Amino acid sequence: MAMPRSRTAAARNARASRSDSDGYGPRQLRPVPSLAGALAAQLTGEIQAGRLQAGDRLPTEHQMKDAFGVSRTVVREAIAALKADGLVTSRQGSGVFVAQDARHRTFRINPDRLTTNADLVQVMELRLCIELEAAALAARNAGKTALQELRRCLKRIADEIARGQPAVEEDFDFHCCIADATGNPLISRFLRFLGPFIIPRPLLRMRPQRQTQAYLAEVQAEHEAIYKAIVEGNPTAARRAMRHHLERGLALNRNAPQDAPLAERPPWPA
Amino acid sequence: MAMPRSRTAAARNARASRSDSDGYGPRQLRPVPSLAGALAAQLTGEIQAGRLQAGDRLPTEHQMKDAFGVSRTVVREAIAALKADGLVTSRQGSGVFVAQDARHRTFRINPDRLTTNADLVQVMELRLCIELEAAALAARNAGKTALQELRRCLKRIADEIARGQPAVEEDFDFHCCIADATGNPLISRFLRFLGPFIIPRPLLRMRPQRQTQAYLAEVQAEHEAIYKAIVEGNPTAARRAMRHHLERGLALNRNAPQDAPLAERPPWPA
DNA sequence: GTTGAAAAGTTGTCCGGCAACATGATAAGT
DNA sequence: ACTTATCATGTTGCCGGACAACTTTTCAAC
Repeated sequence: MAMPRSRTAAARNARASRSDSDGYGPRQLRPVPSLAGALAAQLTGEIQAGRLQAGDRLPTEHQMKDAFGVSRTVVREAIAALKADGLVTSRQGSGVFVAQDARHRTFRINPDRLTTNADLVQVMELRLCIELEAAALAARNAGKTALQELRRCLKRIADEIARGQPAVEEDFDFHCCIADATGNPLISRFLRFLGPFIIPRPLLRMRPQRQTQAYLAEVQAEHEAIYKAIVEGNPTAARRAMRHHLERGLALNRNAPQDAPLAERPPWPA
Repeated sequence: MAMPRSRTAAARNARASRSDSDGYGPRQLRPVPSLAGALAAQLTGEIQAGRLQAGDRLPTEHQMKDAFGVSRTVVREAIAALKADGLVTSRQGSGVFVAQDARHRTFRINPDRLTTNADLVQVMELRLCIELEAAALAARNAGKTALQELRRCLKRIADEIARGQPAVEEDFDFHCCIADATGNPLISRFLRFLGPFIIPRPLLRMRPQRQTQAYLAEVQAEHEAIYKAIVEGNPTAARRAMRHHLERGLALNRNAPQDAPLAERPPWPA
């Protein structure tokens, strides 16, 4: 392995400390952390830990450049990342300042931390919270076009099942349509945000399995029940139907070993 | 006003188009958009609109530099911002690629877009979704220490009210404690994320008002009811108590003019 | 056709410089 | 003494070039 030939000591050390002998293999999965990324992570940590408080001024770019032994370019890219997160705001000629409520500016779920069954249960519980009331709100607020859209979603699921497909994507679309029918775009956005964490991509490419046909039919019946309650404008019934629909999948995962890796989890539940 | 003396045409135009005559006044509130920020916004738009799809490669830094008439530094800072958002990932020697599910990587609420009463109702509805089930889950899962913590929160609120203070912060602490008692850290994090949008900073500095004393006592009684249901391990009762607690404040805002600015909204509701 | 090295292209980092802006100190004027 | 204008200094925003590290393509040798 070739050593870097001409570089400042700090930069060389920063690289050597992470890339000399970590056999990560393919770079796609574990991208090499860059100097800018490392610095951004460190600054983020300082803020999250509260050592830099709201309104505080960060060290100047020159000070950081010297302190970390990197170029000003790297410092600026790191700060650009923090600005994108809303953690800091910069004022030309004055400095960079920690934003108000910097600790909770964005809500993010780290997919890398989502490894065990217990982690998935947490996401599913959060989803359940949203969808229960979403169904109730939809029953209260859904307009004619929203109901038509729901009807269309149900038909698409039925068609897929008839073709022997698991209809994973169409299922989620139905749930998103309910969120849309609440008239609250925030709820729609949040459910779509949670989606990918509950439906990992491998599941989307799952081949149809004959033994799940009965299961899928049962699921579709639950969908119909939810739809019926929404059409009737009955929030309580909608909530109950949605709970019945989601709680069963949740129970499956709650009963499974909590530290089981996600690969061996039960089939798409809902 | 002095004209810039020597600069590339593109950069000069970019500046002139926004800063020549906009009398924003204090820069703290409306920070001047930077070139990097503008480019980042544009690229984000391309991705959100779906014109750049997952897995697609972005133009090279050199191409963007030429296309937008800015320096490579600006391009790199813009990309650094996108990387921080998880919208793209870069591979040295290869290029920058749009991430999977790039459209919903982070959940963020733009405070600037939160201007009317209708906007606030949306956030409150989202909060209600979470807190209903949080109360139910807390009733199911709360341990001894969590219950003690809840008790402590109630006492702190009572003390503040006795001192004639509105106890806004302590109130929210109580709600966060319930979220903590669910044992689901995701729910805790999300409620804390929503907090600042429901409790704007001016409210925290509100002076005590005598006429709200009776109101505060009533609110505290509702808190006690929620606490009682959780202690008894009764999820249904906890949900009902929480709904009663939150729904009233929500009703106040729903009945208020939907396009009313937030300044004239009803007092802290819950 | 396979292999291996060279070449070209791309991102990561460094450097120096200037413009734009903010802030405090200083000097001028009242 | 107080206000106002000016200047010096420090900071961020932007530019351009350079090289290192890495990836992909090309192409020659086998």
